Amino acid sequence: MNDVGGPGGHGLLAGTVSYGLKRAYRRVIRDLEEALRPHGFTPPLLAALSLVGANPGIAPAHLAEAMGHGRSRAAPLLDRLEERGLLERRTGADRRSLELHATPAGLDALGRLRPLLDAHEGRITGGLSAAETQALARLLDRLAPGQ
Amino acid sequence: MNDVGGPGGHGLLAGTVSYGLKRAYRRVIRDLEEALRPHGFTPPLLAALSLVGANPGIAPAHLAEAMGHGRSRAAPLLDRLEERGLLERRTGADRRSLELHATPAGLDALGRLRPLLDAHEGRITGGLSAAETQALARLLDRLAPGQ
DNA sequence: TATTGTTATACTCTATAACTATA
DNA sequence: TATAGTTATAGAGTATAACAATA
Repeated sequence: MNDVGGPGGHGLLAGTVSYGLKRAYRRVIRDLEEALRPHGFTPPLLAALSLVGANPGIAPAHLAEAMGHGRSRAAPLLDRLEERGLLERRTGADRRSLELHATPAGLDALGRLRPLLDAHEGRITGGLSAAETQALARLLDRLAPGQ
Repeated sequence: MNDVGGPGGHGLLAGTVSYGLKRAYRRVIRDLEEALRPHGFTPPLLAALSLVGANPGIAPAHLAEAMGHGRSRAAPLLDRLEERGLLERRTGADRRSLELHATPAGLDALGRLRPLLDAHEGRITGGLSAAETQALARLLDRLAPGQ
């Protein structure tokens, strides 16, 4: 029983959920980046547009919170989406806050990306049965609930 | 059946393994960063030292490969570990390549960090039973096998 | 005084290419 | 010429703090 794990292993980190998550995430994020690149999207850009599409009128601060980061991260993402005509910032009743809306072009982009995301998900879960995939999705959701 | 998902949801990304992985990973990496910060470690620094500890004599290129990135990422990590006396670079028979070894101080640091990592893993998997945790670890390993 | 959005800043992670020294 | 390690560079993601406008 070696403190740092056997030769050839990953030492302290071997076999942990934490490290398994890290390695699986790296594989996923790279596959998704490659799939989105030809379409001019990055994973955060897609996540932002998808969230706005599903939550019309959402405020930037709420969007940032749903994406799991601070307010200041939203602005440059929204700039890029608005420049491309995929999203609008509208001023609401409280003139401090904004209401975000996907434009028809934005909704159209989401529709066109959908099969691409299905294919991505298929590559990720290709080694698992449907039951295993569902079990994994549920376990992951319990690891990072709410939000 | 809405193309972008129902109101309040995450749109295209809702319920996918890919997105669940992203959110779970973010929770994990932040918890680990906070746990390691008081001890002067970051997750990549710990992963590198742990790998060298478990694989004495490993070369930087092999270490980088095991960590899932390119050769050039190893050097600054090794610099920081060597400066702190946790690791040594020794020249091998082929004088182009190096053999990496954890120093006694490095092995000691790994030993001291172990309970901290166990606590981290416990926080991550706290909501799961032992059987669920093991099932999750196995499913994750099948998502990013080998390496 | 508190809140919203934004800007500025800095740091880390990451990828690519170029450089050196060895083989 | 090929390989190993390093350096330089650039870009993306992230966090914090500070700012202007509004409440």
